[in-house]
Amino acid sequence: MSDTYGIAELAREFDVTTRTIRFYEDKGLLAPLRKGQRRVYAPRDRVRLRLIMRGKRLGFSLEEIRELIDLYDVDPTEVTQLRHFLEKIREHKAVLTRRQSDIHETLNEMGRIEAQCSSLLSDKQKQRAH
Amino acid sequence: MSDTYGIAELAREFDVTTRTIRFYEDKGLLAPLRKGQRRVYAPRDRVRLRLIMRGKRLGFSLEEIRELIDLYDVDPTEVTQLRHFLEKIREHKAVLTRRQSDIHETLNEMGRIEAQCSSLLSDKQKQRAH
DNA sequence: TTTGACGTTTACGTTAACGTAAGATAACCT
DNA sequence: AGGTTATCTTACGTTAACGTAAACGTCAAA
Repeated sequence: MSDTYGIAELAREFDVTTRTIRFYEDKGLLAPLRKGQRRVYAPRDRVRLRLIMRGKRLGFSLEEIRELIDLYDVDPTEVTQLRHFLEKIREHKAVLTRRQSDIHETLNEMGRIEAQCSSLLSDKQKQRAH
Repeated sequence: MSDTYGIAELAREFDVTTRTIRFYEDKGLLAPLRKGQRRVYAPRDRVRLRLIMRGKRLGFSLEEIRELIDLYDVDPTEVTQLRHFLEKIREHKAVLTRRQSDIHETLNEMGRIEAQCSSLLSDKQKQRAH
């Protein structure tokens, strides 16, 4: 009932190895509780792992991902932190926006090429019909 | 007038080192002509380099980028190649579409956090006004 | 003619992100 | 008690994507 997960359980869910999960902890991306020697993961850790995976799909390095994740845990009383934080977030937003237009361009080109190619293919098939 | 570039010229334009450009050649991503021993880059090579950089921003590996670039040079007479090619393109499109929604999600979250954070900051500043 | 500015090959070094293996511990099953 | 299974720590290995350095070639300007 305590709503926790073992390391293998998380590994299965996110399709990574336990080594990977421990590695992320080593790099400061996760900090599960311990029950004796064993790691015990709370829902919060699971959310973090989900964010890590998304960050990886976006092509960020683990270091960058750590930065991103830490943005979710900023102390809202420290003004200096808040400023720094806003700056960071704007940087990341800029990168992502850039990446977004890269994707648009690429998808457009691919669409064109795909159309061109499949029309070529159907031509060939009409020829074979004779 | 021959519309060609030296390696350093390209390196400056794309903000990479010459080592990097030679490395890409080594990996089969570029194949410039030679004038004696010297590499001579044509506009086509420049386009390829641009595609490489975009691929990198999208978080693809050089191997994947090579696959992507090769899609632009497929022989339109080989039916088997065309099929294989269509498959590849659809794979890549799927990945990019996935990535696109990842970016959307992330940008949304960041927008929320940013708003929240900057309203906090302006509160603080009103307080200091007293 | 020598001195740069630019280019070449060859090869060892480095960092990130894990893989893999060894050996110890601890809980659970039979 | 003995065996299986899951977990732990420690540590060396591996791959991608370059960095860095040595040692050499070449061509035009001073």
